[in-house]
Amino acid sequence: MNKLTREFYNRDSLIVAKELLGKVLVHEVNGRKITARIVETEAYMGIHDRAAHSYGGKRTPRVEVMYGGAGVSYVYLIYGMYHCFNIVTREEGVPQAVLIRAVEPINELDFVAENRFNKTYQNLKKSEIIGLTNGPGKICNALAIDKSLNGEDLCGNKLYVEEGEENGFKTVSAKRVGIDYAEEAKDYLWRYYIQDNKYVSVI
DNA sequence: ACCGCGATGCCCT
DNA sequence: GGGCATCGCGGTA
Repeated sequence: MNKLTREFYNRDSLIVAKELLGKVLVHEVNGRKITARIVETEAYMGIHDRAAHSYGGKRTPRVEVMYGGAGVSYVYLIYGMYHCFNIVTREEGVPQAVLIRAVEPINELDFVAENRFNKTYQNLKKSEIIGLTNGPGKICNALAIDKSLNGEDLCGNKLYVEEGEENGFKTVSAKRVGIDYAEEAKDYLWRYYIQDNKYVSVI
Protein backbone atom coordinates (compact mmCIF):
# COMPACT_ATOMS: atom_id res chain seq x y z
CA MET A 1 0.00 0.00 0.00
CA ASN A 2 1.11 3.56 -0.65
CA LYS A 3 2.64 5.65 2.10
CA LEU A 4 0.93 8.97 2.79
CA THR A 5 2.97 11.90 1.50
CA ARG A 6 4.19 15.16 2.96
CA GLU A 7 1.49 16.90 0.92
CA PHE A 8 -1.20 14.83 2.63
CA TYR A 9 -0.08 16.10 6.03
CA ASN A 10 0.56 19.66 4.90
CA ARG A 11 -3.05 20.78 5.35
CA ASP A 12 -5.23 21.91 8.24
CA SER A 13 -5.53 19.40 11.07
CA LEU A 14 -9.31 19.42 10.65
CA ILE A 15 -8.94 17.91 7.19
CA VAL A 16 -6.07 15.59 8.00
CA ALA A 17 -7.79 14.27 11.14
CA LYS A 18 -10.90 13.38 9.16
CA GLU A 19 -8.98 11.82 6.28
CA LEU A 20 -6.73 9.73 8.53
CA LEU A 21 -9.72 7.60 9.49
CA GLY A 22 -9.47 4.19 7.84
CA LYS A 23 -5.77 4.66 7.07
CA VAL A 24 -3.20 2.19 8.39
CA LEU A 25 -0.64 3.15 11.02
CA VAL A 26 2.62 1.21 10.63
CA HIS A 27 5.46 0.76 13.11
CA GLU A 28 8.42 -1.31 11.97
CA VAL A 29 10.07 -2.99 14.96
CA ASN A 30 12.99 -5.41 14.58
CA GLY A 31 12.02 -6.19 11.00
CA ARG A 32 8.38 -6.79 11.92
CA LYS A 33 5.72 -4.57 10.45
CA ILE A 34 3.09 -3.78 13.08
CA THR A 35 -0.09 -2.40 11.52
CA ALA A 36 -3.35 -0.99 12.87
CA ARG A 37 -6.29 0.84 11.34
CA ILE A 38 -6.91 4.39 12.57
CA VAL A 39 -10.47 4.68 13.88
CA GLU A 40 -10.46 7.84 16.05
CA THR A 41 -8.58 11.14 15.82
CA GLU A 42 -8.63 14.67 17.22
CA ALA A 43 -7.56 17.89 15.51
CA TYR A 44 -5.50 20.43 17.44
CA MET A 45 -5.56 23.67 15.52
CA GLY A 46 -2.63 25.57 16.96
CA ILE A 47 -2.32 29.14 18.12
CA HIS A 48 -6.06 29.95 18.22
CA ASP A 49 -7.08 26.61 19.78
CA ARG A 50 -7.11 26.90 23.55
CA ALA A 51 -6.81 23.12 23.91
CA ALA A 52 -3.61 22.94 21.85
CA HIS A 53 -0.20 22.80 23.46
CA SER A 54 0.83 25.49 20.99
CA TYR A 55 -2.04 27.82 21.97
CA GLY A 56 -1.08 31.47 21.78
CA GLY A 57 2.10 30.61 19.91
CA LYS A 58 3.62 28.87 22.92
CA ARG A 59 7.00 27.53 21.84
CA THR A 60 8.84 25.41 24.38
CA PRO A 61 11.13 22.40 24.03
CA ARG A 62 8.21 20.00 24.34
CA VAL A 63 6.12 21.51 21.53
CA GLU A 64 9.02 22.49 19.28
CA VAL A 65 8.44 19.68 16.76
CA MET A 66 5.01 21.11 16.00
CA TYR A 67 6.70 24.15 14.47
CA GLY A 68 8.96 22.19 12.15
CA GLY A 69 6.60 21.31 9.33
CA ALA A 70 4.18 18.56 8.33
CA GLY A 71 4.58 14.81 8.51
CA VAL A 72 6.57 14.24 11.68
CA SER A 73 5.48 12.69 14.97
CA TYR A 74 4.80 14.61 18.17
CA VAL A 75 4.99 12.24 21.15
CA TYR A 76 4.71 13.46 24.72
CA LEU A 77 4.33 11.98 28.21
CA ILE A 78 1.08 12.61 30.06
CA TYR A 79 0.26 11.98 33.73
CA GLY A 80 3.75 10.74 34.25
CA MET A 81 3.13 7.33 32.73
CA TYR A 82 1.36 7.40 29.38
CA HIS A 83 2.41 8.61 25.97
CA CYS A 84 0.26 10.34 23.36
CA PHE A 85 1.07 10.05 19.66
CA ASN A 86 0.29 12.93 17.31
CA ILE A 87 0.99 13.72 13.67
CA VAL A 88 2.18 17.24 12.92
CA THR A 89 0.33 19.04 10.13
CA ARG A 90 0.78 22.30 8.18
CA GLU A 91 3.93 24.01 7.07
CA GLU A 92 6.88 25.16 9.17
CA GLY A 93 5.86 27.81 11.69
CA VAL A 94 2.19 26.74 11.88
CA PRO A 95 2.00 24.45 14.94
CA GLN A 96 -0.94 22.10 14.37
CA ALA A 97 -1.26 18.38 15.05
CA VAL A 98 -3.64 15.42 14.99
CA LEU A 99 -3.89 13.17 18.04
CA ILE A 100 -4.41 9.49 17.20
CA ARG A 101 -6.90 8.34 19.85
CA ALA A 102 -7.82 4.80 18.80
CA VAL A 103 -6.80 2.12 16.33
CA GLU A 104 -7.89 -1.39 15.43
CA PRO A 105 -5.07 -3.95 15.40
CA ILE A 106 -4.62 -5.66 12.01
CA ASN A 107 -1.65 -8.02 12.41
CA GLU A 108 1.06 -9.03 14.90
CA LEU A 109 -1.73 -9.50 17.43
CA ASP A 110 0.54 -11.31 19.88
CA PHE A 111 3.01 -8.41 19.83
CA VAL A 112 0.19 -6.02 20.71
CA ALA A 113 -1.31 -8.30 23.36
CA GLU A 114 2.07 -8.94 25.00
CA ASN A 115 2.79 -5.22 25.20
CA ARG A 116 -0.56 -4.48 26.81
CA PHE A 117 -1.33 -7.47 28.99
CA ASN A 118 1.70 -9.73 28.94
CA LYS A 119 -0.13 -12.62 27.35
CA THR A 120 -0.86 -13.97 23.90
CA TYR A 121 -3.82 -12.68 21.91
CA GLN A 122 -5.57 -16.02 22.17
CA ASN A 123 -5.58 -15.79 25.96
CA LEU A 124 -7.21 -12.36 26.12
CA LYS A 125 -10.65 -11.85 27.59
CA LYS A 126 -13.19 -10.06 25.44
CA SER A 127 -12.84 -6.85 27.44
CA GLU A 128 -9.08 -7.03 27.05
CA ILE A 129 -9.36 -7.31 23.26
CA ILE A 130 -11.35 -4.09 23.15
CA GLY A 131 -8.96 -2.56 25.66
CA LEU A 132 -5.91 -3.22 23.51
CA THR A 133 -5.98 0.04 21.58
CA ASN A 134 -9.11 2.04 22.46
CA GLY A 135 -7.34 5.11 23.82
CA PRO A 136 -4.31 7.30 23.08
CA GLY A 137 -2.16 5.96 25.90
CA LYS A 138 -3.11 2.37 25.12
CA ILE A 139 -2.11 2.77 21.47
CA CYS A 140 1.37 3.87 22.41
CA ASN A 141 1.80 0.97 24.81
CA ALA A 142 0.40 -1.52 22.30
CA LEU A 143 2.46 -0.33 19.34
CA ALA A 144 5.64 0.45 21.32
CA ILE A 145 5.56 4.17 20.65
CA ASP A 146 7.38 6.38 23.16
CA LYS A 147 9.32 9.61 23.34
CA SER A 148 12.25 8.13 21.47
CA LEU A 149 9.99 8.50 18.41
CA ASN A 150 9.26 12.18 19.02
CA GLY A 151 10.12 14.12 15.86
CA GLU A 152 10.29 10.95 13.73
CA ASP A 153 9.76 11.63 10.02
CA LEU A 154 6.58 9.87 8.95
CA CYS A 155 7.77 9.87 5.36
CA GLY A 156 10.56 7.49 6.44
CA ASN A 157 10.60 3.73 6.97
CA LYS A 158 10.17 3.37 10.75
CA LEU A 159 6.83 4.93 11.63
CA TYR A 160 4.35 5.96 8.94
CA VAL A 161 0.79 5.74 7.62
CA GLU A 162 -0.41 3.85 4.55
CA GLU A 163 -3.55 4.05 2.47
CA GLY A 164 -6.35 1.84 3.83
CA GLU A 165 -8.49 -0.70 2.07
CA GLU A 166 -11.99 0.67 2.14
CA ASN A 167 -13.91 3.87 2.58
CA GLY A 168 -17.36 2.47 3.26
CA PHE A 169 -17.69 3.84 6.77
CA LYS A 170 -19.54 6.74 8.27
CA THR A 171 -17.59 9.47 10.06
CA VAL A 172 -18.89 10.96 13.30
CA SER A 173 -17.82 14.39 14.64
CA ALA A 174 -17.78 14.84 18.41
CA LYS A 175 -16.33 16.93 21.21
CA ARG A 176 -12.71 16.29 22.10
CA VAL A 177 -11.88 14.40 25.28
CA GLY A 178 -10.09 15.52 28.42
CA ILE A 179 -9.83 19.24 27.71
CA ASP A 180 -12.30 20.75 30.19
CA TYR A 181 -9.83 23.55 30.90
CA ALA A 182 -10.07 24.82 27.32
CA GLU A 183 -13.08 27.19 27.76
CA GLU A 184 -14.78 27.87 24.42
CA ALA A 185 -12.60 25.31 22.62
CA LYS A 186 -13.78 22.40 24.74
CA ASP A 187 -17.05 22.21 22.81
CA TYR A 188 -15.63 22.24 19.29
CA LEU A 189 -16.51 19.10 17.33
CA TRP A 190 -12.93 18.37 16.39
CA ARG A 191 -12.86 14.68 17.26
CA TYR A 192 -13.63 12.24 14.47
CA TYR A 193 -14.33 8.56 14.64
CA ILE A 194 -15.63 5.67 12.56
CA GLN A 195 -19.23 5.02 13.45
CA ASP A 196 -19.89 1.69 15.19
CA ASN A 197 -16.22 0.75 15.41
CA LYS A 198 -15.69 -1.11 18.67
CA TYR A 199 -12.27 0.44 19.36
CA VAL A 200 -13.56 4.03 19.61
CA SER A 201 -12.60 5.29 23.09
CA VAL A 202 -15.63 7.41 23.98
CA ILE A 203 -19.05 7.29 22.29
C1' DA B 1 -22.78 -1.02 34.83
C1' DC B 2 -21.00 3.32 36.59
C1' DC B 3 -18.19 6.33 39.60
C1' DG B 4 -14.32 8.15 42.02
C1' DC B 5 -9.72 8.35 42.79
C1' DG B 6 -4.76 7.81 42.81
C1' DA B 7 -0.62 6.97 40.19
C1' DT B 8 3.68 9.44 38.66
C1' DG B 9 7.03 12.40 36.20
C1' DC B 10 7.84 15.88 33.13
C1' DC B 11 6.95 20.39 31.72
C1' DC B 12 6.61 25.06 32.55
C1' DT B 13 5.88 29.20 35.80
C1' DG C 1 4.71 23.92 42.93
C1' DG C 2 0.55 23.05 39.95
C1' DG C 3 -1.34 20.70 36.39
C1' DC C 4 -1.84 17.41 32.74
C1' DA C 5 -4.98 15.77 24.96
C1' DT C 6 -5.00 8.99 30.67
C1' DC C 7 -5.77 4.66 32.61
C1' DG C 8 -7.03 0.88 35.73
C1' DC C 9 -8.59 -0.38 40.06
C1' DG C 10 -11.77 -0.98 43.80
C1' DG C 11 -16.15 0.29 45.55
C1' DT C 12 -21.11 0.18 45.14
C1' DA C 13 -25.43 -1.70 42.52
